[in-house]
Amino acid sequence: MPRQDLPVTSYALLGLLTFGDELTGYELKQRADMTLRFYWVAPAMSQVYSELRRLTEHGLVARRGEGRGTTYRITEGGRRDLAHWMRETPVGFPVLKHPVALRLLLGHVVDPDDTLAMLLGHLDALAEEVSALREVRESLRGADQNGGVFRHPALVADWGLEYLEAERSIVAELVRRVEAGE
Amino acid sequence: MPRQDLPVTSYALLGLLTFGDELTGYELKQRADMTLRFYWVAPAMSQVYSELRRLTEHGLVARRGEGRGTTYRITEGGRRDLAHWMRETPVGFPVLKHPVALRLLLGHVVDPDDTLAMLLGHLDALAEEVSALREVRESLRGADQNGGVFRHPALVADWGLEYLEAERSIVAELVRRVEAGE
DNA sequence: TGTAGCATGTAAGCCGTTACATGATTGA
DNA sequence: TCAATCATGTAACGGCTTACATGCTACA
Repeated sequence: MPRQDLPVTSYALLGLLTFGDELTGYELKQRADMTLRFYWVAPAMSQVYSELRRLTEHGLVARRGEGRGTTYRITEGGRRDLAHWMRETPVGFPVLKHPVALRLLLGHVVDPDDTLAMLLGHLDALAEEVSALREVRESLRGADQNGGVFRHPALVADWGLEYLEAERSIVAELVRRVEAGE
Repeated sequence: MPRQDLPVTSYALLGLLTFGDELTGYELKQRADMTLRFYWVAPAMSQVYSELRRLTEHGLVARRGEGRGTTYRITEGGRRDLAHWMRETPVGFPVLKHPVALRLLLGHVVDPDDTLAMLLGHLDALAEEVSALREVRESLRGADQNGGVFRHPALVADWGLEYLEAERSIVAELVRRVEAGE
């Protein structure tokens, strides 16, 4: 039985504590920036701390120490609730907030050149994102074997890389179509 | 000079009023559900009304009528501010909230069968999303020529369809990898 | 010695959702 | 006549961000 219904981000952060170590709030934020941010959110520092407080109050997480250097680890109850949440609650469909697509939709409001410049800028941004994710993926090498702790993070990182490549290819094609339509 | 900095969703709704017609709040919500929802958000009914009120107060939208059947149209100032927003404000990178990827990341917490079932469920959900978007795309046929009003919406719909197909293909591959790893 | 990163929070406020309330119109 | 849909809001609240505050540690 789960104690409480928490927002997904709570479970996401809780989940980042299931990889065998215990972290400070600051380190947890770093881990979120390396993983969650690609397909969930990069919560603000202040939110990481407030979520940790809530998770602690609910007994899903235990704190060790006081003040600077305090670390947090997941409890047995936390592990149980997390597994329950993963198995029993509806998954929901992905939500995409895509400002480039939004502005392309409204392309008739500006010059075609503006739209084109925006799409090209997006291609640059995509390239940067790819190299950031590629670094993350590389950092998992060695622990991504079948039994390895980071097998699933590696699967997700591969997913992300393919996803970004698909986006790049689609946007490149859109550039051609917009150029052709001018 | 733009009057005010508004949230993106405001401009998104404002943008839906640039297609040559004037709409009631209810109709605007329907249009958002058919277009915005695939790559931005489907704002709640109540938000559509409150955004329309705000846009009216800022003079970006003009209301015609009172009470039931009140319609809204974009003003000249609204058109100007929207174009300014599109050209001058930073676009920002897409934000993806992907509960399936999140749960795959934490796959080591549950049975492989649970993960597999989740991925298969996602493939079903994707198929439904594709057919919904395909209908939208079809409804644009005829007005999607180069000069047509719905050329850009059609471009975005095509983007969405390719995007969903890429996702389907990636998830299908993940299913194979998860099966193989059991 | 000064700056960048490490580290931990509080407070205010906006965006957006859910729940609630109300009533007209249409069609089975 | 009943239900579904059309239609328009208000109120409460939660999630999350930004801004602000504070101080330590490492290193150039």
